[in-house]
Amino acid sequence: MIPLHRFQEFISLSDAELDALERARTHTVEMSRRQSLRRQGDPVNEVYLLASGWVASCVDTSQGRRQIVKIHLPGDILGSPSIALERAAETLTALTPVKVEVIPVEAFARLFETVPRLGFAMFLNAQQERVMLMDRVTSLGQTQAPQRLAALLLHVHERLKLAEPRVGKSFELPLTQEELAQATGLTSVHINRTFQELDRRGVIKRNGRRFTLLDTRALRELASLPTRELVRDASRLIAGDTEMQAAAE
Amino acid sequence: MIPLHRFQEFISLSDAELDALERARTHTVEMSRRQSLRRQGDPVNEVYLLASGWVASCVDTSQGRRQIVKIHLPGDILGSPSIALERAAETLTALTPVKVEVIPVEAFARLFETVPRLGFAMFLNAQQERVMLMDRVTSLGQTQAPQRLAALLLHVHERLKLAEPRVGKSFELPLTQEELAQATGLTSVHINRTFQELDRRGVIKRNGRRFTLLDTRALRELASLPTRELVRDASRLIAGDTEMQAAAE
DNA sequence: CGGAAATTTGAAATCGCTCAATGATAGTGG
DNA sequence: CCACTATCATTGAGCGATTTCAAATTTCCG
Repeated sequence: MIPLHRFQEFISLSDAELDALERARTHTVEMSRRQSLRRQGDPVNEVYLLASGWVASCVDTSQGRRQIVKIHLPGDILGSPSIALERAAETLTALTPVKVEVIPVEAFARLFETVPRLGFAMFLNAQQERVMLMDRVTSLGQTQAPQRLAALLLHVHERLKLAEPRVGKSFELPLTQEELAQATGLTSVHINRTFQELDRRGVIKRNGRRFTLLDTRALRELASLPTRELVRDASRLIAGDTEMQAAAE
Repeated sequence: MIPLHRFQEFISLSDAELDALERARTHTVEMSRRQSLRRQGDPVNEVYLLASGWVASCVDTSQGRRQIVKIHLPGDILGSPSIALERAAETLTALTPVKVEVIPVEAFARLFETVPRLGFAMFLNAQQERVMLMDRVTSLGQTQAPQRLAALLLHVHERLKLAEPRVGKSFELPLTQEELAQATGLTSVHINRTFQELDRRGVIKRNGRRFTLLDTRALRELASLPTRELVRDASRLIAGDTEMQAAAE
């Protein structure tokens, strides 16, 4: 029921290890679009596991502008960047109706001691998130509107395919143009014009918020970011299955 | 000799735990400015601990543009974002002459099992890096040149003070304006003009590559990013000292 | 069906870029 | 120690991408 695939992208975990994660969760929360799970500046007592729906991590500036730093899909851990902060770094806002599993930070931290391999899996996960952020920084810093939009569409599509391999070239993107603007560092007006340009170039087709990637190759070239290939199996990095007690020492 | 303060920002580690980290390292490498420790696309066999000097993490686009995604100071772990990738995500280039400790990824990964508290410390470290990247994304996406430059100066100054508390309002920034441009997503020409504007406004003073932050408050307000307060002590999150064996179970 | 939210369009203003040239600085070898 | 060279910083002018502001249309939802 709870999507746990994100933890096993690199190393496969035993049922006992996955169980420990499920036991750390205390309850489930449901929210509708636009509601915030937690606001920037709030105390950090929990992290969250996104069970269903989409969530945005947002950073607000003192000028009243908002940056969407990450679009979360089911299976993502939410809120963990703030775990070492006194007050939450990001606001977590639902982009669609969502279901979220709540995990107290203490229980979360304990997993590192009781289930070290899960800890390592979460470490790898965090590093992967860093790479995505690095690519985001590069996209914002070094490329123009069409490139940024291409990169965002490809990125979301890529991640959707990971969770549901049968997703084709077409998918629903439940963000307004205003939200896409907040994610790409552009204005909604310019997002709109850039979509029309991508339409005209024939690389995408739009129908409301449903997008069809007509020419993925061209999009990838346009985005001009390197493609990242995840290690298929990081087991070589860490001792097998559940016998880590033996390996320790 | 090796700066280990970055690992103890949140939880204090025993000598045994810190020792384990030192034992993971195989050798030391020295490089001069402009040399690369590792290129984007290289196989990922090692991570690095920066012993002295400054290093830039760079992401190159297929258009031949380069984004500096992180400016590393002594004590930083270098290259860890790529640990879950087949090929390195970033190029690591020396900004000054540097000394680097080399740690094979296998030895690094093993630390999570043999020294879980150190693993947790590195996890917290990774989350902290994510927050910095999120702020970077926000800076690039939502603010203009003077703000971005202010944010960068404050950020570097802040981190310098962590390592050496006796650093005053003045510090050396060993980056060319071209490199600052690559870090802020601007051009070197515009960096130059923006520095002059900040000079004129009286918030900074420049002398070659030495910068004096004349009005930190104004700079902070200009940067318009939230200030992040680290937890003083994350020990509440994880079992005390070295007796994690007892706590596990 | 009606109203709010979202998308689309137009025109003018602005920020930052490009290109190109000039000055300054630092390192190097004679 | 100086001339030489390369790199870096600075300046000017014109151009282009994106923003801003404002209004018109369309879509969504109750």
